Amino acid sequence: MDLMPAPDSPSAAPHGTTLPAEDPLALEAQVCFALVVAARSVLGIYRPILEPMGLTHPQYLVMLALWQQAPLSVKDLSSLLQLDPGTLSPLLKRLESAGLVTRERSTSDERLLSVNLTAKGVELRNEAAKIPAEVVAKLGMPLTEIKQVHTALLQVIAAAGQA
Amino acid sequence: MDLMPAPDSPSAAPHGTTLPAEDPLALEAQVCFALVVAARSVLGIYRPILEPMGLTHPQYLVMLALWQQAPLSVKDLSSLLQLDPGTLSPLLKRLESAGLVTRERSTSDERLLSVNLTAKGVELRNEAAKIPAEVVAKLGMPLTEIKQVHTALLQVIAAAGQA
DNA sequence: CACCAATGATTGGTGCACAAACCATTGGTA
DNA sequence: TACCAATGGTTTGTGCACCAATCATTGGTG
Repeated sequence: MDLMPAPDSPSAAPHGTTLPAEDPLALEAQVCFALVVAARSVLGIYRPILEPMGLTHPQYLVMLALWQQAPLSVKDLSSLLQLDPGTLSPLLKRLESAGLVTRERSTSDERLLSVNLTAKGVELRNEAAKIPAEVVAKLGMPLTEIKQVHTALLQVIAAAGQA
Repeated sequence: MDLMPAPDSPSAAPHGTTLPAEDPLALEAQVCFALVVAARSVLGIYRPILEPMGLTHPQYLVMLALWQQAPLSVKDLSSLLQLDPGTLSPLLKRLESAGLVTRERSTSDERLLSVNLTAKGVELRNEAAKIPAEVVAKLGMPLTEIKQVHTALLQVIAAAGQA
């Protein structure tokens, strides 16, 4: 038996859908909770797809950035991916030891680290090409809705960027 | 100077808005990227608000769950928050040493851990009451749009739950 | 009653994520 | 030219997040 009355009866909610959300501190009322859970859920879809390629999702994002444009400095990647340099530093070392990227100081400015793709790294793009469609298929949501979510999220990012 | 041509000219994009997204591997085309960045951005809004209360966002979510209903077992929290028990276990110990919750085995079933609020934990709810409004204000997005994002995210969660 | 598969939680390992401290290089400027 | 603030990365420390392995308790079943 369970420890508590019943997880699905906050007080007198009519049904599964959260209509009134009278309590601002109710878990179902938290947009950020939905945001975090959605992110984790979708990452969970990527995981088994990326794992055979030897990539985590953050690493995949770095590769996407480099496939679009290389070389890039840590600072470039940091601003493109909105990630802390302190996060990228070890991540890039792992990509290097996986043989996907090279890390060398820029000759013109020794402060900059020039991150570039290896042949193997370039090659991997062919395999990655099928990922987006695979994820969309697994998610099983109509493309129009996905697009809507995307633009909505961009608004959230823009709004949060102001604050 | 920079290492690369220019971060803002993938090839011939008209302007800031991403219209065609011809390349499925383009960073701007990745919904999951937007999802992850949005989540991180909004968490960044919560951080300075929660920090003076001594809470991280995951800890805040656990408190929200307990304020709605207590006691809860680790399993209950795990299913409510969609979090691994292995993640919750040390998190709950930190909440315990912060004096906000108690952790004791259930008397009826020694396998279950009964997580309950302390007086201090109950008390904290008063302070937390102002958080949602504060976050919404900082985000500066109209409430209707926020609601829309919320329902859209619930759809994503539901879709990802199938897969 | 004695075993045993299932359940619930903890532990250990890897990899983000962020903040703060630190370090090297650079490009002014006194 | 000799200093010095700014810039770009790395390191360290804390806290998720997930997985796999482990362990104790429980509730059947032979």
